[in-house]
Amino acid sequence: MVSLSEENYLKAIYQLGQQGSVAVSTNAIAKKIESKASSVTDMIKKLAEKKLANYVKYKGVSLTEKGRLAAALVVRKHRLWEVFLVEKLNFSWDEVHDVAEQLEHIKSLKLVNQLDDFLGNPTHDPHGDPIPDREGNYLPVKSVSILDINPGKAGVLALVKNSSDAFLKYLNKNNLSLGDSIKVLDFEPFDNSLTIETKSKKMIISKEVAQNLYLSI
Amino acid sequence: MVSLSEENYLKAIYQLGQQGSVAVSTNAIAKKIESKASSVTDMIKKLAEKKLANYVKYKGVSLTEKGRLAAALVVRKHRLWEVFLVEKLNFSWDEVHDVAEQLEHIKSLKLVNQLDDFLGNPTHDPHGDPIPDREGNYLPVKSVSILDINPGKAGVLALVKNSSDAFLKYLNKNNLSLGDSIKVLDFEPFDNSLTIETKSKKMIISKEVAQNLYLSI
DNA sequence: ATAAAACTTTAGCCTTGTCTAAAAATATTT
DNA sequence: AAATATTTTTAGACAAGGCTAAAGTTTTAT
Repeated sequence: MVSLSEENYLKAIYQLGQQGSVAVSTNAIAKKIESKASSVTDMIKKLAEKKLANYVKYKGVSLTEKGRLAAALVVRKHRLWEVFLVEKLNFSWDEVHDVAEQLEHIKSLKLVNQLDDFLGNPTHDPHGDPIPDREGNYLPVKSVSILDINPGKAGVLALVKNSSDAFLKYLNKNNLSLGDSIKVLDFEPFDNSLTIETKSKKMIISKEVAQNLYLSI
Repeated sequence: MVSLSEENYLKAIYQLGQQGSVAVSTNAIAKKIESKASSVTDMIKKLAEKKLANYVKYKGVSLTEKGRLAAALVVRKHRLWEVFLVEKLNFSWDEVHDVAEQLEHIKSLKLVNQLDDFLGNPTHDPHGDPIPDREGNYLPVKSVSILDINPGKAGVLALVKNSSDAFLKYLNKNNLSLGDSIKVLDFEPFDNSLTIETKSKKMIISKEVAQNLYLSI
């Protein structure tokens, strides 16, 4: 049985090392989970004892296959619930995160899989992140950072890397949603800002914003 | 902020004293929640400190208005989730309890109320129990125990008092569902058993079964 | 009206998960 | 290659919630 707290650590390790396959540092986990390094050390020892993680003192932690699967299930649940909240309960994409953070810990395989079917087996959540299947696998997202697109070219907004309230509200304010076509008009080397054209207007986006936008082309 | 554990105690007190208005004994709570009397004493002290309960040493505990509302919200969530599981995710009524027991603790008023709307504002859960509204109120169920029905009379199965797996599986096996018409044919004083006629057959039900069946007439 | 039984509370201990402060190990500079 | 800085671990404390055993209170039976 894996506890709520253990699930949160598994998810953090999974997301910091690409799907848990790369060793992750104690401090990185502490930062992600908003806890202290000493708490992280305690917990990863416990995960290692349970054969959910590989841990070498001072050298970081990675997930075992068992741990990777458990983490993928948590991510799967989180993203399916986000789809449910947006599609069925009329939440907007900036309201779903905190609730999904709770719902991801509900334990019932039947629930997850029935929910998946009920939603029509979606492949991506409302922020464009891929939803792992029952085996914990998903196709890699093949979108590219808007910073890597040559001026003059266009693409479709496929993924926002940052799901914070503040960022999503910024996108709402500027009438930008997943699936929108975006054309890159100009790149300004001085501050790495971009001039883009959206469905509603031309606008300048800062480096901080651009870093979080990924397009499929 | 009320914790998961506190919510479970509030719910128990709410359900043991009719909607929390009657004082409930320590032992009754311990039995209901499957814990020890000493743990209950600790917790009701805490609830009293938080102004969620009225507690007099050795005299039992009842809910304050604040506590009653908090408890009604937990019950509301539990029953709405049960409807969701049965109506939308194809769970059968004997599979919903454990999952609803987890889902009832998810904190988001928006979630509960949107779910309520999504389900079409149901008034009863899959076992016939009433669903409290946003203010924590519900109409009293006006069904009567099948033991109080005179032989020869019929009614519609409106409520099953026991939601245990074993009992619901018994009903499934005998093809009995909420909404079914049931006619009482005979009462046997020796063991308080009943002969009834259902949509599929005549059968004898024991006192233990009869005590849990309520009909609307 | 007591004695016995049943119930409730208290005291002290345990586990989980978190924290701070100090010690140990590793990385980075000079 | 030493000295310094950073990161990680250890040691010890704490809060929440639960338990057992013992003591105190109320109820029931004689």
